[in-house]
Amino acid sequence: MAVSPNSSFLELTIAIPSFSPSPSLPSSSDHMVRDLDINQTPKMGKDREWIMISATPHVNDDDGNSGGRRRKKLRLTKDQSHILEESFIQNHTLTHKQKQELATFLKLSQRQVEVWFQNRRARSKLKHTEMECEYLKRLFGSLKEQNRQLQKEVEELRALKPVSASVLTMCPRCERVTVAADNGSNAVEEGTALRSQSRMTISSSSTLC
DNA sequence: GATTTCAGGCCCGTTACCTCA
DNA sequence: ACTGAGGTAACGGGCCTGAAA
Repeated sequence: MAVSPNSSFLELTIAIPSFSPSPSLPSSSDHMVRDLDINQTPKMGKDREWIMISATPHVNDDDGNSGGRRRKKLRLTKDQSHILEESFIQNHTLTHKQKQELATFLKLSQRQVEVWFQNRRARSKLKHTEMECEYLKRLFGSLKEQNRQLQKEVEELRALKPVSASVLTMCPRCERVTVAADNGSNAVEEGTALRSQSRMTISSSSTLC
């Protein structure tokens, strides 16, 4: 797909079955871009080959609806979508020149190419946000489970020695959970399993053992 | 140099159209 | 045949930025 030798962007070569642009671009792609009568029912093959209804969007003027807003929806062909997608992979934004060349090559208006890229960026961002959301959900789940385990462990420790949780501290040096005993000496409890899962400080007032 | 104006581009939310189950 | 959901092209408005006055 060497559209213009001067453009690094359009030096991109794409091998697409049934798509072979000649150096004199536009005429070679007549098979994929067709202007149809808007009143005809668009034919959609099983492979979802999209058909361009109108390359130049305009207010409908022959259906008695010129006063109202009735868009003519452009349907991109598979090849057009593919090329736009490849361009997007190369660069998420286009320079004016790239946009112009791409528009000419695809027989679309620059505005249409621009809109496609805007929508594509939006879809990309949405997908990213969804992925991030999924990740945070999983993280929340695992933290909840971790919290449950820690609660359980605290309960076990309490059962082992009936002391208030407020006197449990973790030594920052050896990372062992300690119980500040009433007589002043620190008794070290078994907190190894707990610490292996989390470096959580049970009490905010950590002391060295 | 600072301010204002304007054009162009992008993002965002929304609408309208289209297909499919 | 009808309908609702989902995908996406297109629109309009707001914001930002750089250039010109």
